[in-house]
Amino acid sequence: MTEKRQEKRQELRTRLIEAARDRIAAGGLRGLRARDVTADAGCALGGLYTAFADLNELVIHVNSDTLRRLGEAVAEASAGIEEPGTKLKAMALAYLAFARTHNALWLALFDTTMLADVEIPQWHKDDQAGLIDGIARTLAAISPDMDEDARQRRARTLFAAVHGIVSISLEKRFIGLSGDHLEGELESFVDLVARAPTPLNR
Amino acid sequence: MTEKRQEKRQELRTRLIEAARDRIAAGGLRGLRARDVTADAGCALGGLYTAFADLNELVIHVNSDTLRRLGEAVAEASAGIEEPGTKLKAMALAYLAFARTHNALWLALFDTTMLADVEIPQWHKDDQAGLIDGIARTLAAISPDMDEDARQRRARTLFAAVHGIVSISLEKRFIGLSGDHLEGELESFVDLVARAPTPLNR
DNA sequence: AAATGATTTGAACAACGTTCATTATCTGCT
DNA sequence: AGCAGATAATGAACGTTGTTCAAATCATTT
Repeated sequence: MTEKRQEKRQELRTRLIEAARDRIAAGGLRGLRARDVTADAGCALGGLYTAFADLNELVIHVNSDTLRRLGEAVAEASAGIEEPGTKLKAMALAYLAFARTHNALWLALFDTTMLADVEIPQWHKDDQAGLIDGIARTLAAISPDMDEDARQRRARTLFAAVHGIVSISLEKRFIGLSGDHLEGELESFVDLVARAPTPLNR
Repeated sequence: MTEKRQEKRQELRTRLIEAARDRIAAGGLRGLRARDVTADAGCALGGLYTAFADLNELVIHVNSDTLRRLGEAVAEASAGIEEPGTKLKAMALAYLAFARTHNALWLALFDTTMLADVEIPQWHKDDQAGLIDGIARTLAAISPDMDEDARQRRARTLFAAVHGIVSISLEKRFIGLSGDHLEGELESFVDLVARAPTPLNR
């Protein structure tokens, strides 16, 4: 029975990921301490390094979990909406809502400092691709004649732009749109980009 | 003569800021060490804490310097261009170029982890406002009948969206637009938003 | 039950930001 | 110029951090 070994190991990993997630959610990525996480997960300090190579690797797993939840939230909020423009707006608003509700976890997704030199595994990039594909598929309903490459580019542009608006606005250190008009601005902005002709310019 | 004191103090401050800037540019905000900075600036470790309250406060000063340089780069690249649309595109491309050339310093501007709990001083926010005002003034040439509030909002939306596109694309950890199409996509995107009717929606 | 191999443990380590008693320096007054 | 009082610079020391690794513990097989 080498199964019990694997089970125990996987159990520890998920316990650590959950503990890290809760700690990040409560105190930000900055406040994440190896000693706190291991205490919460009920293992010794060194146990973290038997389950993961690094604190960074643990954070990447938390981020992947967050990305999955974010994808689900966006998908749920826009499920059952046929009109593509309305659907895209619902997706953008769901993105904003998630960033607000799970702010620390969402911030950790884009933190550059802590994960600077780490190579991001492929399965995490796949999770990201899922988000973009959802946008691309909805765009296809608006402009069926757009070729696949252009659609992918447009989807990425739209995602990045929405992310920028949400990102700068929620950041207290930087001057962005005020909270009151944010939803409205976001909606009309998505409308504008989604309905833009193909190709965008000229 | 209490001047000599003030001079020496200010000299040390600028030496520390320059040293910190070079260190961040070379090794990222993550690689910034109090001992390295003070060694480069030619003072003792404790000297940093006579000139600044914190390493964070030093970073804020570096960031303000970076923001000023960024503003200058954008202003220079778009100076003398009368046609507002072309001007805005030039500004966006200059923003992208700056983010590429001074990547680590630009990243430090938006780093959330290191400066999480620090209150950002007003003079730094003023530097930020300058950037937005430049965009708002150019927008005024495109839509003279837009009222001031709407123009400010549009300027912030445009800045944030461009920032998002640049940000996500330059981040290797996240899937963004590929480097080849980036300039082109950015140009047509700015065109689209800048020429959008007032108000954006409906 | 004993032996063997894998895993968990937590004390120890190096590196970090920050502090503070000590030392050095400058300023204003005689 | 010389001295006293304030002011600033110094770097050893402190508390915390992520990470390591010899020792202890546990699981599996003989």
